[in-house]
Amino acid sequence: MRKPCCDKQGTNKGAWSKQEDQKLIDYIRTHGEGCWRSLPKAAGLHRCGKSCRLRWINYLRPDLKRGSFGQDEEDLIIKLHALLGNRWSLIAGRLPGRTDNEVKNYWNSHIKRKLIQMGIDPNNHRLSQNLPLPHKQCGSANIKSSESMNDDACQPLKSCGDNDRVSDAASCLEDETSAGSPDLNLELTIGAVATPSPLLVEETQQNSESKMAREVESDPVPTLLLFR
DNA sequence: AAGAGGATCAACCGCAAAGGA
DNA sequence: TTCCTTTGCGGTTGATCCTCT
Repeated sequence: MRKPCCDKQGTNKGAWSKQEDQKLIDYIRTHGEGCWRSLPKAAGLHRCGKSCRLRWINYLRPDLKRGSFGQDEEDLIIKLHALLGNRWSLIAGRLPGRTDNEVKNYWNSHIKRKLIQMGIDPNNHRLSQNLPLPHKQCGSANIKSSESMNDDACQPLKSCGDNDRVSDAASCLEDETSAGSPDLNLELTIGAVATPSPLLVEETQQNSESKMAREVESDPVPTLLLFR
């Protein structure tokens, strides 16, 4: 029953002008991030706080990398997506200078299509039955039925239960690998982590999610076997 | 050269979590 | 404990750009 935050009269929508960008940059440089609700008024912007936050995070932040994704970044996204599903903010958190929106767009426009062309279901990272198999080595066993291509199967490892919990997804992965159905070699083994990057130290929830993310990033070989 | 269709990306919307009163 | 406000996230949309015919 909550009102939309942006339904106020006189609130701008759509593309940002250079003046608006500059106002937002100037304000955040002076006052720092935070309190997005009151920021627009304080900065003299006719935008809702939500819009300001999004603009800053996705476009104006000085530490953004921008430009096209590298092969190592792409591989990392695929690995992390296999682990985390569509949790773009978590995935983006492992890619310095990248935003969740950027990662999400790149996944939907590039990686997804690439995987499909390779005969891999991008939703669950399994080989698709109704697509040509790219390599014999991948088609060993346990190709899911055509049901897996339904829209319902829109999360990785969904059949294992609550897909909104990373730990569950992780346990699913363990279950699957231990069950001996390595459709896709993601090199996601559970093992001792040598030296996790400071970047990866989560302030909260030291659960399997961050544990496995460290695993992924500490992987000395950035490329999936799949893409070798 | 121009139009159609596809691809890309910035931005919006709705929901849920987090945190404070 | 409950309610309310704020923030953050993921899905989706729409405008613009690009490529093909």
